[in-house]
Amino acid sequence: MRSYKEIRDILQERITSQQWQPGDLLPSEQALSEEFGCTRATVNRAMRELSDAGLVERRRKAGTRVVQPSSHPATITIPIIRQEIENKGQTYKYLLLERLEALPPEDVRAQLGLQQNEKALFLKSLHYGDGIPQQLDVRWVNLSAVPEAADESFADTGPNEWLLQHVPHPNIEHVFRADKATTEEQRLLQLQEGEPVFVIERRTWISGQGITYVRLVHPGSRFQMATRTSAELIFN
Amino acid sequence: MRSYKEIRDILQERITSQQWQPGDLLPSEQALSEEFGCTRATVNRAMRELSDAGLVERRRKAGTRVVQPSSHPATITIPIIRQEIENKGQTYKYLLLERLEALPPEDVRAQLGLQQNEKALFLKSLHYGDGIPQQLDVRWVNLSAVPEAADESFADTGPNEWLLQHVPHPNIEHVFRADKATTEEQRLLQLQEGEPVFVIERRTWISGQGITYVRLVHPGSRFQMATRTSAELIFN
DNA sequence: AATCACTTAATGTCTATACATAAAAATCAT
DNA sequence: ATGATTTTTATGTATAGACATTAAGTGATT
Repeated sequence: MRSYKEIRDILQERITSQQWQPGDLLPSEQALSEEFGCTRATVNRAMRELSDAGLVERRRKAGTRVVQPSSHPATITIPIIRQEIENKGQTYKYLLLERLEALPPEDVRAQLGLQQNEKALFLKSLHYGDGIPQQLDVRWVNLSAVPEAADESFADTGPNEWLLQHVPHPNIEHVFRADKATTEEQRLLQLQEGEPVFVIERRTWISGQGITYVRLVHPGSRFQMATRTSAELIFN
Repeated sequence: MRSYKEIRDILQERITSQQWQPGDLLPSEQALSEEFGCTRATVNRAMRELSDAGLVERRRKAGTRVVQPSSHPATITIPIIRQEIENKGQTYKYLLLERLEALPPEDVRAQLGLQQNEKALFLKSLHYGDGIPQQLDVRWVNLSAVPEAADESFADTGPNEWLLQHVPHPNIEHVFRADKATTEEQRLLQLQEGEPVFVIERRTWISGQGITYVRLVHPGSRFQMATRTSAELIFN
């Protein structure tokens, strides 16, 4: 008598060992429940997890097939810069450069869903690790969505951390890009002429209402993002 | 009588609407099963999915709590360049630049787990969209892990696509970086002096044995990667 | 050959119930 | 008080059985 985890791992092993190849049909839940001496519900759970993990595809009546691996889905965790810096054992320093309420440029206005002539909060800040600038945070915050932000100085707490604690971010969109540093970025991040920067743009919103639009700029020479997917580690 | 999906969505709504805030304890499965008029198994499934999605944390006896959002986990799909180009409606062209068996540099040798003096397959190729170079693919392939690769010319099929179809890749590691283009990359990708490039490094292996080590180089001006996480769309 | 309706097989979901397991909370002995 | 032990409780997993849903397959009909 086997648990759903054992069954799931056995099936996974048969797939990664190519005993069952991409496109192959797996035995039905019925058949497997007989093989493993358990009920169909147990096999169902095992196969559902394999399906969640993207190893197989299931369709009623058609059965369960090994997926043809095509792309490389990966989960990345966009770091919170303070944690990132402290994890490296460096001293973290935060500096607010600018804080003002102003009319955002047209594209930002559209993304935040603001009225014509509606002001938003503009914040520019720098994050240092061991005294070296690691991230420039340039952002617009929708004050209709987060009115409390108007009373916050952001002198001590970075806007990212503050917002995470004060507003739910159900919807997030990220764009990653390699850019050439602008003159201002070059100066603030203490970069050489023409050095590349790794840019993360983030847009968050809740039920159609934009919360924030950020541009996180990192020196290309001091930043990288990584992912790791191990089939052996998909499940705990 | 409600389905587990309805229950899951109701609970999710209570979380994102902040009716239940981060750190709050949810009612027990028992209590919820009474509220919704179903069995505990149904509530269990609903809450398990919320937990899988990272909205709540569950611990035996301690109960289920709303997670304190801290980082920004996101799932990205590293595109297969041909699909990416064809999706944009551009004409795809593939060009093999180099193919030879040689001794890899020390760091690659270590990553692939090769013997001293063991040769590996070196491939350099370019991918075009509408005649403009979009990706430079420089890679080492472990011939012990993929002996069939020795007989493949790679004249027509890109190494990425070929490998995906011929070898399982249970373990994948990616690194994303913004770099300054080398002289060769500048020439091959038809870049301006000092233009930034978006680099993806990928390492794949199976049961300790390295399969391939790739460096995918993209013109910063013609490439970006994006993610989108919508709480409303976590479940289908 | 294309289209329709019917059958059927596989997954999807639910109920009712039971026992397992982890860990918080309470109790007891020192 | 403090440490060890027991109790309790919420989640974790499993069973047996039922009905729902989807879509592949089949065969009859145009």
